Amino acid sequence: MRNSSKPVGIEDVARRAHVSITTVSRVINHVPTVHPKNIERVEEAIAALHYKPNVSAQRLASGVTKAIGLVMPGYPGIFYSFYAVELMRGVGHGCESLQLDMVFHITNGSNPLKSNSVGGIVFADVIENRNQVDAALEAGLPCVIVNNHLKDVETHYIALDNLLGGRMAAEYLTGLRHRRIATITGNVKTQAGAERLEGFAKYLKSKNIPLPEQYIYPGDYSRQSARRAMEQFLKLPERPTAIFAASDDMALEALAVLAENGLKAPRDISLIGFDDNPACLNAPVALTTLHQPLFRMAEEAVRLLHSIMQGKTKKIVRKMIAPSLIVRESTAPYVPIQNSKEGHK
Amino acid sequence: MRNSSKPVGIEDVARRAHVSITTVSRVINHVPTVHPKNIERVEEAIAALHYKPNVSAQRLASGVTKAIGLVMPGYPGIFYSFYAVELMRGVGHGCESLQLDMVFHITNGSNPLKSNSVGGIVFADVIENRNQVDAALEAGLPCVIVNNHLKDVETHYIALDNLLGGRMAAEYLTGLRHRRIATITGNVKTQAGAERLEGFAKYLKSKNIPLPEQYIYPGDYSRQSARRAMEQFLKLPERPTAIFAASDDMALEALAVLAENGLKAPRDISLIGFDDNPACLNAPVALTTLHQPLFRMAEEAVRLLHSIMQGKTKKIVRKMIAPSLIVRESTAPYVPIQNSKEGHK
DNA sequence: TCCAATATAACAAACGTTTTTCCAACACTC
DNA sequence: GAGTGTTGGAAAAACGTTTGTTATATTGGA
Repeated sequence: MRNSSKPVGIEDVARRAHVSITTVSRVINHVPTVHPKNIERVEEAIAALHYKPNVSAQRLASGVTKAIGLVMPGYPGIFYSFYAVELMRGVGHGCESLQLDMVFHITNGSNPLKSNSVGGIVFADVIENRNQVDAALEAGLPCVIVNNHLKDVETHYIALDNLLGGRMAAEYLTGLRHRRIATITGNVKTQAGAERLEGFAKYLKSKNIPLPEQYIYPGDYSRQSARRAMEQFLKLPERPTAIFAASDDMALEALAVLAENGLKAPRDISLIGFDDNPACLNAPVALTTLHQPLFRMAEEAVRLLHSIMQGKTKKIVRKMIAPSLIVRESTAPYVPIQNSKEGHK
Repeated sequence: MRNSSKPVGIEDVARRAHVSITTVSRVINHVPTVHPKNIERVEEAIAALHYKPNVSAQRLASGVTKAIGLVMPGYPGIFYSFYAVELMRGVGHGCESLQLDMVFHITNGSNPLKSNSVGGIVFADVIENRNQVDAALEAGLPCVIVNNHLKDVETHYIALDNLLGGRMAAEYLTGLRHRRIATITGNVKTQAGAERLEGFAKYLKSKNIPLPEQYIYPGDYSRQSARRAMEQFLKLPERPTAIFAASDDMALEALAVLAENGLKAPRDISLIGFDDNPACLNAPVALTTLHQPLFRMAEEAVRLLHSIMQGKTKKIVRKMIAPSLIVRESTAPYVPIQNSKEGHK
């Protein structure tokens, strides 16, 4: 079945199409100055011979590499979460539409930078692999960071506007006339966690809505921390009427604690999450949340990188993406207490 | 900071080390016939000049491609599950240790095969992208399939022995003296689902333990199907004393249904899952299950592929990997009914 | 001292493209 | 009909390595 001899090369195509090698190359690279008749001939020959250009030769001759790297933190890290998956899918999709190869690299700690087989790198969720970013920049490789931004590194990024997200949560809940709003923060040592809290708190302050100390529970994205937070909130003499959890995962646990105490969202307490984690779709109460468009962000990162690689983008691009509010069932307008247990519908 | 001129090449290294280009190449490729002194010199020069070989040129000249492809089914598919993640991590780790680049490709349906930029392909969870496998084989690319096997395709695979897995579940439960054992099957249209059931049923039959129709609930890996299964089982006059769920996810739902009915595993019913899904680690009752060593399987697939690419492996390798039994809390020996509610400890 | 044998190293020819340079052919214009 | 553009194609020079072949030291034995 398989012809054991040499693979077909550009020369074979040229011979069969009765044109020169140059012309074949031009057809492949869509150079406009080729006679239509010749284009047709060449394409026929390519199809007939099952010709595939040798990528290495193309790269070597042209100096252009049609591949990008994607580096992600490995386990233990964000890798197990839906973040990773969405980001990967987005990058994959972007590469697909741009006809780029995607070489994938999982960071195990402080691994050396990969060889020069890519024309640029997308870094997803940079945390402590910033030395890798530095190395890549040093090597002259274009880099785009997605879903995170390093304050002190001079490079492009596409990041979620967590500050705005926190603010949106606060805005939405106050718009529902809630005035006693508590929050279970994410790990405030992470930028995302800190910013979500900051945006949230600042908005309340600007509206003169008090945010007492005991309404801020310093969580860490873990279920356990959400549980402790809820237990604290429920013990309070002035129970909050709404809660902003900095992740859907924590919101889910909050929902569970509520249920264990015979309470229900949104009847007793409104609850808003963050992330729009698909794993939370089958929660007992559908979660109102702030959606992170990770897929689109990743895709855009690839587009940006490609444009940089082509020299089309010169200036540093730093883009903040707004989360979007997804209103589902876990939030409702504040209803003043009626002395009875009866809830409004 | 950056020197704008040409990147350093092998020639620059040779000049600085006062040796020929050939010698430098030999040092890079660890050819043994180089004088130690020269090795040292060359390495010094490489380090001093920050020389990185041009991968494209290496590939072109040597004809060897130090990169493999990983193709995975895209969404909607297995991509969101831990399967994908474990498999990817395994492949990533294998590539790392073998110094291979890994170019990643998410299949969106019937996409054409990627260019010839890889020396071989690992297919993860092949379902209906078998035309891609065929295309790759046709193109002369070595292929290894992991976590699945296509009966009618002549290629290598590393697959989980689901038949054995089902059998192990049955063996373990009967070893605990259970005699009324039910199963919630996976989707029996998938090979895995069918085989898990088959192995399970065959073992019981061989031991003359009855497996009545109503003890086999045809699930589909979904939570809902597990719920329906449990509702059916609990209504039975002769309730099963043990249940084999073909996935941890379904087992988890079964646990929930049990709890809703005031029952508990393993006190009232023993429950064994399949997969060892890390997402189920924080279940209320730790799940006894059959572990799939996906990570190791993927790693091994890469090793195998590499060996094929080097011409070291000629014959077709088809390997079945045994799952391993992980005993946790959800199973216990069968205790004859005592007329009272008191359970044994 | 000379020769054979054995380590090392150098030369030069691939590897399969892209791309620059140059030339021919053709169509205009005056 | 000569001059001037314009268009399309051919020849050949890169691109940065690897590698088969040939040359040069170096060593040991006679």
